[in-house]
Amino acid sequence: MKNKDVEPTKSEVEILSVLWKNGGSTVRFVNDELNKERPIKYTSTLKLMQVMVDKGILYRDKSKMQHVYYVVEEEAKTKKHLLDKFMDRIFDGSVKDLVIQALGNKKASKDELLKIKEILDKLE
Amino acid sequence: MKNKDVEPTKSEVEILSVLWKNGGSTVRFVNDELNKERPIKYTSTLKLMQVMVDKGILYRDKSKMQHVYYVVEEEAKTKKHLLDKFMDRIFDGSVKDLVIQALGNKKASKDELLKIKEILDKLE
DNA sequence: TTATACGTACGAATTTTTTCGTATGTTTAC
DNA sequence: GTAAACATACGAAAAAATTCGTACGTATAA
Repeated sequence: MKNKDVEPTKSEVEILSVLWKNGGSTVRFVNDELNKERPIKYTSTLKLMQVMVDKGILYRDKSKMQHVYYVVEEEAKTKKHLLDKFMDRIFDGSVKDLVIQALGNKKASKDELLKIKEILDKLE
Repeated sequence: MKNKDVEPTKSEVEILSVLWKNGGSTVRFVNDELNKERPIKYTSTLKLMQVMVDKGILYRDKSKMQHVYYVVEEEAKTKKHLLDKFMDRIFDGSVKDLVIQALGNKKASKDELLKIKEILDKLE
């Protein structure tokens, strides 16, 4: 079962996040990471990841006893997709509104601001 | 029942979006708006909005037969909160990563880019 | 060899979210 | 006045998402 273009659920995003940061991982590793945030049983994490394989979000290497899971879609592409959806829903698709809100929200470092400026200049 | 700090569900955000754009509205109006996007029965919208009142997300003026619903929290505050959560989940809390992704995503107009630049300058 | 630890498979219970039917009351147009 | 249209109340079905128990297999250390 492969259903593209379906948005990952919240729990699924949590798992993606672990995989984005650490690359291909075992259920054990992912579960340990999740448990730094909140209690969740090993088999729950396992099940989630298996479901994600079904959905085509992850694939896994079953060659070893401990299966290793990888994200299928490129990280940037998934994030872009999620961001677009979010921007549509909350900011009516307005990049400007989103960015301005983001810049106002938390202090970005000088370095970060510079990087953002660079991008801006390139766009013009 | 008032539970602050709980994130609105997806359906709830849809409704918030209508209220943000149009101000205080009746169920009838909101339902019509939602139906421009997808089919949903009047009583479903009604129920959702009633639940949102319970949760303290909306309040309503019951003085007329057609109740009028308003958002409780200031629009900007809610959006900020949602954006923060989203940024944490997807971009590990990095304003820079979010903004850069956003700028790369869709073309913003020259006008919008200028506005963003203004904000940037003020921040420095 | 055997007990303990650790792995996957997977159905199903639980919880959350969404949707709607039915009851019932009010307004409006004739 | 009365039928049709339209309103809210609210329980509960349906759907979606999350959590977990149990069964069972494999590695490992004593």
